[in-house]
Amino acid sequence: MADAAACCPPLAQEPLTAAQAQQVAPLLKALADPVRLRLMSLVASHPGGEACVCDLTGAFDLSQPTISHHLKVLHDTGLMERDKRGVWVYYRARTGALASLATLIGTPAGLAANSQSPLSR
Amino acid sequence: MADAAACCPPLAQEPLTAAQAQQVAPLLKALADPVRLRLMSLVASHPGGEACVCDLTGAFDLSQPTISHHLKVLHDTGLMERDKRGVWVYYRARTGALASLATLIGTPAGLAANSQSPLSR
DNA sequence: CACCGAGATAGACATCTGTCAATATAGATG
DNA sequence: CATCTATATTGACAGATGTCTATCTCGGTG
Repeated sequence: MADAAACCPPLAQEPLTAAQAQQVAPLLKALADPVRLRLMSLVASHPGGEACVCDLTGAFDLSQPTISHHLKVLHDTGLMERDKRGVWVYYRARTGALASLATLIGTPAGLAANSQSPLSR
Repeated sequence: MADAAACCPPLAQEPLTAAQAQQVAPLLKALADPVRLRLMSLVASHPGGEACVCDLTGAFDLSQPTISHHLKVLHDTGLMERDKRGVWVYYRARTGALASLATLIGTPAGLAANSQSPLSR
């Protein structure tokens, strides 16, 4: 299951079941931290859509293990892909997962009523 | 500040500043709980876009104070409006805030590059 | 005014989370 | 092989979070 948020209709369309909510909440929880939000943004907005860890640690006033921990959370929840090249590790934002999440949260009521986000698979 | 997420460009467009991330993260944190996600969905999908607390408590296997607590979190973060009518209290989803959040998280890279979600004000 | 019922608040408690220092792992290089 | 450098893992700890029980507030009603 690469894209957990793709399984649910938009919030405002019909009530989420308990099971659906339990599936989606971890994705939101992963984003719901200032450091991880910035990491996600740094990676997603980076040229090529990916960034080396070495480019990320400098942007924060935090220890290297802490950054590594946050990246792990984003990776484990399926919001980022990981790619080791030699000594360096590159992370890439899974834009499909982000798009699904966005659709779930805030489909502008009418738009994309049932289009399952082409990027999600 | 009714709509905290309206202040930031989409994640993938340019890196969030630390201040922006600290402003948006609480909104995501408010949604990042299975119970609150379902509450949001129940209210947002309810006919009229609002629901009485009395309609919500029954959907969960949780105590009334716990539901009240979660609704308070959603209200305090600006994701829901509150309206007391006689003995009953009605909550309404702030769809503008949800739409802004959605735009921030997952604008499909190109779409709505700078349109600040007409619902957000 | 006395009482009832809807919802909020307060306080307690177990669990989860973010952070760090210390250490491990694994490519690259002499 | 010895060593260096980039990341990950481990273990510890303070603070945040979700839940409950008990209690409070405030409309409505007899």
